[in-house]
Amino acid sequence: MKPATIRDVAERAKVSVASVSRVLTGAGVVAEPTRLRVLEAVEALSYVPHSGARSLSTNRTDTVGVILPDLFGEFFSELIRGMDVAARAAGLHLIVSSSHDDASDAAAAIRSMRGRVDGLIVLSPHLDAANLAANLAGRLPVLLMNGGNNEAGRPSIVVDNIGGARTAVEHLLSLGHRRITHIGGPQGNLEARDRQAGYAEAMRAAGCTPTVVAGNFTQASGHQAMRDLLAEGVRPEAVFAGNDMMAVGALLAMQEAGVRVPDDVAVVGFDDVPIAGLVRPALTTLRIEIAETGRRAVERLVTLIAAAARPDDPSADACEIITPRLVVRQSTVGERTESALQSLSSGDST
Amino acid sequence: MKPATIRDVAERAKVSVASVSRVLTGAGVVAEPTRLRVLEAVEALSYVPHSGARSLSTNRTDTVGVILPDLFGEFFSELIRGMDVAARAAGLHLIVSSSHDDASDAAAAIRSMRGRVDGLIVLSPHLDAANLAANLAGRLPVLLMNGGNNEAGRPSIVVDNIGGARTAVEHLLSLGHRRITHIGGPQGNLEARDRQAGYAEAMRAAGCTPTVVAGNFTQASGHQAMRDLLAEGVRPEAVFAGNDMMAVGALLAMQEAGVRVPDDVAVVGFDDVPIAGLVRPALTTLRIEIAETGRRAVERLVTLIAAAARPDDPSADACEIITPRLVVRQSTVGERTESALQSLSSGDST
DNA sequence: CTGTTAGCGCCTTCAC
DNA sequence: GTGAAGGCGCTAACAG
Repeated sequence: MKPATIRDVAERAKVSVASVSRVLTGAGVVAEPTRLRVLEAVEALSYVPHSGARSLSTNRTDTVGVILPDLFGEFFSELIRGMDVAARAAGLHLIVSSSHDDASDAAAAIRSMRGRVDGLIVLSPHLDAANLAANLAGRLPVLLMNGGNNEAGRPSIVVDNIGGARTAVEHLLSLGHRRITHIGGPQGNLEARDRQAGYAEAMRAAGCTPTVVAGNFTQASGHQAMRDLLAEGVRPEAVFAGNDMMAVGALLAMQEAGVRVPDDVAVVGFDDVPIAGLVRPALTTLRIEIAETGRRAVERLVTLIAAAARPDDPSADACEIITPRLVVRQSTVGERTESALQSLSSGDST
Repeated sequence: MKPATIRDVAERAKVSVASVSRVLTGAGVVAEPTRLRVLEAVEALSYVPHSGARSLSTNRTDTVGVILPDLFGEFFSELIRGMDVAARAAGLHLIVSSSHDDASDAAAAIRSMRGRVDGLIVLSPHLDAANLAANLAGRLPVLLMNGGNNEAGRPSIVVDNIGGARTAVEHLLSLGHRRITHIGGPQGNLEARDRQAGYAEAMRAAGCTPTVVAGNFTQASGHQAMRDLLAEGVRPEAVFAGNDMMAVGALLAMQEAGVRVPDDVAVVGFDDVPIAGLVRPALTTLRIEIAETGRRAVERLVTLIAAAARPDDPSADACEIITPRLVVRQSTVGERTESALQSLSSGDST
């Protein structure tokens, strides 16, 4: 009735549990006859090792945890997809924990991971969540992806949101636009804050006045923001949205209002989620290789875990910076030829 | 240096480990003074219980596993999102394991879950993967979502793909279309098979000849299929794609070829992934409340786990069937008023 | 090569 | 109310 244990297998094979363990883990040497007897018993009892128990002995879980603010939207889906690929490649399991709105919520999630994972990837683009995460984890290796740019010294991967936003604005300026409105992300979100900062900076540098309307990274909020804007009779020359989903929302709002993109208003997003290339007009945006970044995050974490195992800490505490790349599509340049787009988008984005 | 154990806490609080355990789990009664001493020690040592060790004792992991196939599009993202919500609500962790191309691959994943999870949700729309999953899991509660409609008797949730496909075809027929081409899903995929079967059945019932071209559920394959079709000079009156992503691909292919949707060709998808409503023309499709289905799956699994704990198996082995609902959008009816769409889409879909 | 024996960190009867 | 001791299933020395 109950699942077989290693002891059952040992009994049936007339060997000790140690030998069974040796056969199963591959560690140590076992004579061929006994090996076969063990395997036979395993088969007969359809025995499967209890990974929980093994973890307790080995002090390894072969599992990494991912703490996310929210599982909503294409961005996180893509990220997890990339992580999953890397985890699988490294023989690791992935345990995801999302919907952590505030820091204390995330804190609880981090605690509950103790004894369950070998390391943690923490995405919490909230102010102050960073130290919190790093402290709470105890001696657990943690890779931060909290969007704050002040995490140098901690193992982390951050996107250059300020630079990316600047690039977006410069692209629009280069097309001759001056009245560029920004649809901002949610309050207290570090990524949103930086993107807005980069936008404002670039605008002022060009002698333009920054204009920001509020959003919260959802498609609906972008839609709403744009509708409000148009209803007020405001008609910017261009819109730079804090992320792609809001840009898509804005796109639809303009479509409904009969505003043509990019002829009447140009639009730029941020992230390059899969949908960005599928809407029409296709969205000009700042590409983050999302899945690739997720993959990289797991790889980094694996390194951290390996380092933590040995005392000689080689300290891979680098803060890796991802530079978003401008991808020019129809929402800013209209119907150009494929090759024209190519040459534009392949230009250096700094 | 090393994380504190329950023993350390006991020592510091001058009590036995039993009392510490009682305080932390809430089980049993403890005198207030000792309780406070324990809590003080916990705080001082910043002790966090080791969930792995606890699992070994209690025989519960408070974690559920999800086995997914290779396709990681919007569909699965949405599904996981729903599962995550439900898991969180139930105080469970979620461990995802994806990219399982073939059955034997999935089998390995299932084995490795033993001792790690309390139950499993298995999505493997491969032929024969069902029994495999059910058997391999041992006494682990398993909820099947493998798309096969022959899983009655096992706890499962399946979509009525045949009925949904029939509805799609009938919708197109009702609009006067007769030459309806189907873009099929990947070989050996049960959902794809059933959708194609429903399509063929409905076509024949109407005296039309089924025409099927191959796809694999990706946007690119839909794009390719449609391009090939147009290149061959074939111009159906309507296209029913096996899922939304392929429908979107077809949409773009037609756009590129100057074919107007729905005036020249009407298009219907399947799933109603988030993007379906965001492309233009918006996609008519068969809605599966994806996230809701994920939520429901976890709920079902929780019930199964609870049932397995007690000997009196109330056998909730029902096979729950999800009926897709037709959502009419512009890709089949063009620019109608919102209210007109409403009344159309709210009609019974059988 | 193989068996014996401690633990891993925690929960949980059972006496006190 | 509290403590002592056994055990969850497995691995990892250490002896033979």
